[in-house]
Amino acid sequence: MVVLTELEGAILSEIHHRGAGTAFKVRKAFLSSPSLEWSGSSGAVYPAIRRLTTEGLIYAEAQNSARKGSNLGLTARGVDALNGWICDLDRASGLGLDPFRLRSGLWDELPVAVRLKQLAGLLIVLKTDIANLEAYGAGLDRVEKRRVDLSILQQKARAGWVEAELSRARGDDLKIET
Amino acid sequence: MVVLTELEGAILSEIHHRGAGTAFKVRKAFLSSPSLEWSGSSGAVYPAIRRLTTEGLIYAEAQNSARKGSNLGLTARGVDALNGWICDLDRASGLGLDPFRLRSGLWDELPVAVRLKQLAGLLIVLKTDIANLEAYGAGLDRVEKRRVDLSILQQKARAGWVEAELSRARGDDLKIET
DNA sequence: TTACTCATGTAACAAGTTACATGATTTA
DNA sequence: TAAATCATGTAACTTGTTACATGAGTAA
Repeated sequence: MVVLTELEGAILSEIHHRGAGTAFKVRKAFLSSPSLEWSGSSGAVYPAIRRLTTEGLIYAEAQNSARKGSNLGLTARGVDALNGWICDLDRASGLGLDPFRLRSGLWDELPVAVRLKQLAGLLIVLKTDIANLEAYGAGLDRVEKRRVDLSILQQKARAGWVEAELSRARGDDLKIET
Repeated sequence: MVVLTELEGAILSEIHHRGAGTAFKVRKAFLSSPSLEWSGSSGAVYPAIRRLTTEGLIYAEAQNSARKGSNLGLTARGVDALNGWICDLDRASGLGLDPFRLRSGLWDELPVAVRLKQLAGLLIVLKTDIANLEAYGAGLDRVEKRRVDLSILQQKARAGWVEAELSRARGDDLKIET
């Protein structure tokens, strides 16, 4: 069975489930989506698509329209590989690289005044991000909508955590002042 | 100001906040922690520490004990860089690369029977993971404890989401059968 | 003395990033 | 016709991974 990287899985699903017909459209999806964490750089996408084509997971047929750019699609093997990737339980349940979690234990070590400022700033950024995600959510296809909804859920969970930390930190602050 | 990668920030915080005295101990922390998502490979850690030392963020003094291995510590510049990294709001609030979110929109596209099986399996894996994290949580220092607590929170949020999806999928299943 | 842990490192490889180059087609 | 968009790609670089090599100290 072919094992796909996260980027390769994302590319296959963009083609298969979200109708990206060309490498360029895959790139555009990455560039514009707040939930897809790749830069959409041509230096990543084109080599990956070439790789997938060489392995027989993607086929490319010339386009008949004026616009050049080959129409991409998944072969039967490609669909199998994609399904295997989608249903990989261990990968799916992995925590991933989370910059928030990585720092969460460290904010506690900051002096109370700095900590309060940091957490307050964080809360603002998170709430702005939630608002942006909610605005972006309108008029998306199911696949991306689902991902954005989860992103919102995640940011709200973080915001709740920060609020709890903030009231704790304010408690610490009082203890020091008195 | 020096800008640190996520790995470099994690290395500096292991040395400064969690008392990792040698590169080896930093590696061990990565190898054993379920919340630090690096392999702890020597091929990543040693070059990174050399980089940080060259930039004057880490100092290394020879150890006087029998055990060889230099004692690592942060210079004043190192502490500054670490604090800058910890307080980087944009980085902290970023969603990161989340394999669960990436797939969340795709499970919906699976045939109902497969979807039910997938989600049920996912729930089991998540609950096992939560149990493991809770067991691991005992007897940790504050920094790592905090990160593990957030991991548990995250996995519980996912489990809740999966349960909601499961009941929705079971509804779809009934509609098809009847 | 055998095996384990401490300790450091390199080499080959994989896969992403930015920056640059190129050229066709479409729209203002 | 100028600017924007569609479209594809390469080159230099960064940084991570696995696998391997080496050697010292410690415990069975």
